[in-house]
Amino acid sequence: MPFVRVALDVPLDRLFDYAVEAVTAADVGRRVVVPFGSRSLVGIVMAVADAPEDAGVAIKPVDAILEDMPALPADTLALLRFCADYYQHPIGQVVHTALPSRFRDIAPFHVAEALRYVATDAAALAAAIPARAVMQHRLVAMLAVPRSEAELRRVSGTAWKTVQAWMADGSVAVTRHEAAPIGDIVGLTLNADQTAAVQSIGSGKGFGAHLLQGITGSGKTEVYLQAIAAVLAAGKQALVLVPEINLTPQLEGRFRSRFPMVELAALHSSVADGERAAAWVKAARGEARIVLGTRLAVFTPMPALGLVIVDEEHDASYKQQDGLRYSARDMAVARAKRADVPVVLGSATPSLESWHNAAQGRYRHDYLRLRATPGAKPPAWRLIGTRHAPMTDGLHPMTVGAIAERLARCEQTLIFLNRRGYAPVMHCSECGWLAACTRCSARLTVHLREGRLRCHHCGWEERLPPRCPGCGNADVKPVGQGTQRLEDVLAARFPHACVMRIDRDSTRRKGSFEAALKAIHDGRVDILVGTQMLAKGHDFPKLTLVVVTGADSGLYSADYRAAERLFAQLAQVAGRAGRAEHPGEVLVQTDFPEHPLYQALLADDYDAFAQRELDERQLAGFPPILHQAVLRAEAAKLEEAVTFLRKASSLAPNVEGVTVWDPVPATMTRLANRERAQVLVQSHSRPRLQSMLAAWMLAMRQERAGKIRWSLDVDPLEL
DNA sequence: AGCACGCCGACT
DNA sequence: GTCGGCGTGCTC
Repeated sequence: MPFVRVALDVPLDRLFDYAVEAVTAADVGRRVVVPFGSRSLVGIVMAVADAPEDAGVAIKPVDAILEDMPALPADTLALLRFCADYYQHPIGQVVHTALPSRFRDIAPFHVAEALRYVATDAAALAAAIPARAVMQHRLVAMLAVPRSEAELRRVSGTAWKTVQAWMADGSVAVTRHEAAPIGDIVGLTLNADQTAAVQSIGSGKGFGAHLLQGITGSGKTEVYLQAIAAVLAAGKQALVLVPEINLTPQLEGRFRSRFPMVELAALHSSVADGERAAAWVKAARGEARIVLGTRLAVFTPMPALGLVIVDEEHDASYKQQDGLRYSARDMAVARAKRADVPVVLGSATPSLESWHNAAQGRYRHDYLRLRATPGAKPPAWRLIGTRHAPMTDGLHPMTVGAIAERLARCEQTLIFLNRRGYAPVMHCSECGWLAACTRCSARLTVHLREGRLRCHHCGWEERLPPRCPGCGNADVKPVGQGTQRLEDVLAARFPHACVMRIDRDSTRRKGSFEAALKAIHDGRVDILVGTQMLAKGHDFPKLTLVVVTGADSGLYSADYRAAERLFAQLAQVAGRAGRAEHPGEVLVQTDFPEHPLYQALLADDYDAFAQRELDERQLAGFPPILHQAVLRAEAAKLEEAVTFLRKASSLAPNVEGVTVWDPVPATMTRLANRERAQVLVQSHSRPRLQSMLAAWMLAMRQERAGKIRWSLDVDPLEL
């Protein structure tokens, strides 16, 4: 009797063998229902075998092999295996995270196959129709190539009935899905940089990684669209990854209108479960020719994959921060390599990892230095030194003046402050008391309007104390500035202006963000105060001034990636200022106007900044010069976590060239009443690090952790 | 991760 | 006498 090796959603890094009556290689990648202990689980067949792996265990039979969805193809299974090995995560859990959640449900799932209709002899059919039957002639013209039912129905109300009649007499035949011709694609005219980029991507025979570096307005999307058009014309599929922001529907719209004849599968968070599963199935069957989605879409089976695109590749949302801590960007590159197709990583401010890869010649560096719209000017940056300046309520007189100018011209201003709430600290000047969260190692943020103190890390809330809980002094004051306070300050300063605040607090209600965007578009808002929510994507035609304040904390942060993130954020928010007809201006209020980061922004020179950062990381020994992994542990008391990590470290194999550091408390030691510590492992050699981690995790899984929760993070974004 | 099995405290 | 607390161990 044959056996199947099944991946199950359990935290055990192995497969489970089951007996089955009859099985073929075609069942690999299929869903199966199997008994597991006392329960019944859905698993994925990873392999078929003649004998069980372990002769010593009693093998149970499979309950059912489900044939409701396309089996996961071999290349997808191989990618998942690679992912499991790379991130040291149990294979069963990797397989199950990669599937649309709908497939974890035992209930069968069915997606009708896309049927196409085509005339057996279009000329003969046309000849048989009276000349005055205009609709019928139009229908026959369409039927020269295979068409979907939906397309045909669009011709007229009776079109479908006509087609059915023709099918009955054999004039029209039904076929299974076939790659339909993509039709005439009219793209925009490309400038020299864009043309070079499209050619560079297209000329790549087989795998090639391209770092497409171009500022906002340089026309990256148009490069994507034309590279995709070439891939579609060759009958292949394109995979497009986007960050997890609510901008995806806009981009989706642009793709759909450019390729109206092509089926596009959208796989992002605003797509419901069932729809998501259906999109997945269509991609796996090759019916959907473009897959556009967030992180998880990188695992979508695509039999005719021809191109992979990762938009805004530097975006942190590509790295999953719990469970399987994978980087979709890195998996995209790995996938493209395995499929032997080009991959494009696009960004105005590439991650230092990708930039370094390009500098080393592993990626091809394609620059878009020209503006896609002729005549459009980049925003003008101005640094405003605040150190000895006569500031009022956190605003420099020049800033106030610049805002007043915009108000006089009926233009909009955006004030960017990446700190929500009224003030970040509540302080007693008498005894020095600070409002702290009892569950986290963090200060409580003042939310004055609601009269509450809130922890932005764990969600804890309490009433704003009328007097100091330490000494009873009534003079407790909010210190520092958040978006709420800035909103108040501006409203007082410009009483006739409409000031609107946009952050997670002001847009909590469903649809309120969209409503706010509309108000801005309609010109009903003069001054916008907002966090990074406003930094991405949205175009506001009347916005000509961006003011940045409170950004200095990113300059001298303990987190070595803070500067990289700050640069990206500021470059992004600056992109909101100005359109073709109104050149934009960006004012940065800073104590350190001479800082190289600001100077690089001013000079529009990301490469200078990246090179400098890279040199620093070389000196300090940080990624991407070397590679890291972090073992994190959390327990009720810090000491328990540290003790556990000490024991874990003792299990770590001694591998030449791999350093295991001592356990240290995490940056946020206490979070939601749990105390956390970590062990950093690093090496200049990725293979050595990999083999060390594999041996280490094998040893770790023999031990039992007790009440300690632990996880391994390979290529961590934050320490 | 579930879930069962197992061995000690306050209840109808 | 038993309901149930969660420690320990197993899952093809």
